[in-house]
Amino acid sequence: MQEKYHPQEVEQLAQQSWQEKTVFKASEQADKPKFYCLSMFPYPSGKLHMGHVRNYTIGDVLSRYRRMNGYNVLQPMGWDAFGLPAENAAIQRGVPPAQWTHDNIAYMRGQLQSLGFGIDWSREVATCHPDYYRWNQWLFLRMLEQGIAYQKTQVVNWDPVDQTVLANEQVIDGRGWRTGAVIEKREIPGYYLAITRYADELLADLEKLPGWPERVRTMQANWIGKSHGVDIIFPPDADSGMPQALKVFTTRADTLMGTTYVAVAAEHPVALHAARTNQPLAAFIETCKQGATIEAELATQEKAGMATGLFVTHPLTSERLPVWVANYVLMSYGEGAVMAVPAHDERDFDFASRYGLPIKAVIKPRQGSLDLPLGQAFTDDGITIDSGRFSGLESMVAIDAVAVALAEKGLGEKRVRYRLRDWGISRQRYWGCPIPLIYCDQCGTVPVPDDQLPVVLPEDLVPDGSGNPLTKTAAFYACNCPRCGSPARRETDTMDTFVDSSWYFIRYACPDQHDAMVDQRANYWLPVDQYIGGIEHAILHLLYSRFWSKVMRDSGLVTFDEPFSNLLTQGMVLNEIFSRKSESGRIEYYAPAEVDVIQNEDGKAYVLRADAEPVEFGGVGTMSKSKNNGVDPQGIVDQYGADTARLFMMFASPPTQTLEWSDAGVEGAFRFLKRLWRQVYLHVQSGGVALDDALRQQHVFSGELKLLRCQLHQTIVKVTDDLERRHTFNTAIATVMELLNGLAKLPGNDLPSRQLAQETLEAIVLLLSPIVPHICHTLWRELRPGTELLDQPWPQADEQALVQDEITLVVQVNGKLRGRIQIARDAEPAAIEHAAMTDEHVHKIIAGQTIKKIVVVPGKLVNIVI
RNA sequence: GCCGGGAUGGCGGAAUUGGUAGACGCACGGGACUCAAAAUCCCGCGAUGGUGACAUCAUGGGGGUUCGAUUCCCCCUCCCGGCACCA
Repeated sequence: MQEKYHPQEVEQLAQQSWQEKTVFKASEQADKPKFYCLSMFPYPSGKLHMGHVRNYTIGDVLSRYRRMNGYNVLQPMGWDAFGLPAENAAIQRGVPPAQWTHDNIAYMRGQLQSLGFGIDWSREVATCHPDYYRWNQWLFLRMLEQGIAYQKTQVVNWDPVDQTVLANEQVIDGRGWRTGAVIEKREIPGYYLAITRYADELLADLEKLPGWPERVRTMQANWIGKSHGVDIIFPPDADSGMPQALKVFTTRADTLMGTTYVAVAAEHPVALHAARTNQPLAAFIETCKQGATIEAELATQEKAGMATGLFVTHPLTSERLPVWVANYVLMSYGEGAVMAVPAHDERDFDFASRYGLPIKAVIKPRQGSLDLPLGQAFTDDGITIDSGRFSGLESMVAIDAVAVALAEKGLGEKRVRYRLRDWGISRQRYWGCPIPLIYCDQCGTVPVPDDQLPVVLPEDLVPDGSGNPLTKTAAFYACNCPRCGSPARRETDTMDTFVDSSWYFIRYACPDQHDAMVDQRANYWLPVDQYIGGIEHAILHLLYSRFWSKVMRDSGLVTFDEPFSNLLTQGMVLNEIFSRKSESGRIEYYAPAEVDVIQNEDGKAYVLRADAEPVEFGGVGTMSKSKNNGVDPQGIVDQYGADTARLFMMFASPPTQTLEWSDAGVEGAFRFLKRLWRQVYLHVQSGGVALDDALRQQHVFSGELKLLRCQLHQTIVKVTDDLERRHTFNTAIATVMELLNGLAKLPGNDLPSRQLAQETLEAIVLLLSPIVPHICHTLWRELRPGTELLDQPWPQADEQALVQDEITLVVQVNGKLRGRIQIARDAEPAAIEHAAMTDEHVHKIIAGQTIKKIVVVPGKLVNIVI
């Protein structure tokens, strides 16, 4: 055995050994329980960043742990290979997105392999391969047949200069990121998937997911946003020229009598109708069309509106109510119109205050009364007031009473609505999966027949920033109608990349199946036993995947209801963000490693090292390609090895916690591995002890040895719990560090000591092996020549070693720590109290005081209250 | 704005079910080894007061429940994630 730890050598040998034995190639086996451990596949952005290392190390630790516990483990990997960054790279470098993507995949695959993850590479999937995306197309056509896929208009960001649709990310402060032009909202046709058909099941089945974090289930439930309310019809006031009734949805029908106006979205037909004869209103609606489509922006923009001059009548009182256009009303929720009750809704209150609209209070708190006039909206429920025959009712009762009254007049009914909207999947972009449709002048929209799938995306186009190059490529779009044979045009929109990522984990079960989307192997491996990925995917990706799986189930392709049984949401790895606005108005991002901090008269400032010019500090945020703040792990791997990189990442914090990047501590992780190596080296040099189970039981250790052996077996219990239940790898590592520290202090070199050292080192190597597999692979061969670590089971604690005769109890006086007592494990409460009171230090404090109460917590503490 | 989460020494974090606040590690200081440096090993390390034993304070801020609160409840501040075309 070498005296020094050389990670590169150790890692190369270990990886070679695993590869030769194809130990991570998974197959369906009936004799073992299966464990499908899935990490979210990466976007091939160029190189790995620390978030990837964190994600995939967690997955590998759990995979290797399960493997040692006798599971048939599948850990696959693939590439979320379609998307916007490839097009941006293409624009910048003039290289086709396909080439850039394939190069990145090759490089990143090498990086993943060098980190020693136990991945079954034979199942690798890339979503940009026709073998994969043909099944997106195939299932889309099935959804079209079932009416789950359908066409309607969608609102997009339109850059009037580049004449192109922009992603939300490409709109900065309401302007196009390349042109600086003010962005307009534009309505164009697109395809939708009716996820709302599954809203109830998606909500209800969250109950079937106890292995998901509570917060993710809460977020999904809130996103689906099931609410019980009342649809209310406000009949038109014909005299004002109002062309139609307005339907609104409200969860607060108890406030109906406080309605003082009705507000509609700028895109609402009534708004457009009024604008035809109202020039200022038309202009206002035009300004509403500017700015981004992002909900966050709509919700924070200053409230603005304009009266249409039209009126509706109150459905119960027949009072005339003005109809306003308001920018805070969303066309995408409900009917695009709301009844405004300024007294009891914050947004309505702000709006009414700004435009001098009446505020009428109709709810008071159950205790006390309202201070009128209201300084702010009273949004709680309570008791109705000033509401005619509905006055004096509990909110809940009032809602029912109002609903009944409306129903009698045919002007309303109870209704359940969802916040969830159908999933728009059309993208006016090149680097994505083509939507398999053909437009024919004679036959209309014609699905591409199954035997003509896949519609293959040409891989040699280079986008130039002015829209989707497919629309300019006749070789792609020109075709003949499959029905009538006349010349026709192919759909040039591609699918949202969330489609690609909604079922890749099912394809891993059978990536070599060329005749079907999936086969029976999917029902062997799925559902995923452990899914690991960033918390940023808590809603969209996970909800779309759940929906897509249910559609596949209902199409008879798979048998499971939910795709992911257990979910571990990794915290984000954050890093500083630095940027600078170029002369053209484009924002350039700079890597934090290229930025220096300087002190000037205003305090801290940041400059780019290359040109010493200032850059703007944009706070901290997720490591990403677009913010150019990712940290490549390669530097650490090259200098210290993969095991140090893995150990450091796992030791830095619990996996679910957000982590601000710092490499302080990498050195410490490396130092620990060197100490471990040295301890094994010294032990083996002094003559290792072959330890069989019989020998292990023979020695009755005493004194220090007994304590250390107790610590050893406590460590096994704790590490097992930390890995399996708690997923707190940082505390598992800390506990093993303590054990190694304890072992290092063991002075003797007699046989019992050497035996205990052997037992301890073997256990440490096994316990750490999921986290730092390479060094453990080598150390195991030294400790147990002729055997392989990967054949070893997970260590089991010896119950007898855990038993201690005496325990330490803490003694508090009035909740403050005042002493400690050593006492027999099974001492009676009276004996414990006596020992506590007679403790020298405690006695001094309680002498002469009246004792009010003594609290004894068995095994933990005694609290004397004086 | 709405939904979800977070805040503990100089730093990352620990305290698992309301029971010893600061495990483990980093940084730092001191010492040993060395011609010297690196590496390694040993010791110290929340703040204040005290020679010391020890005492008091301290888990983002304010209040509450409890024998006892980092942990539970209420209010507030700041930070992070998501908000449907970044992935």
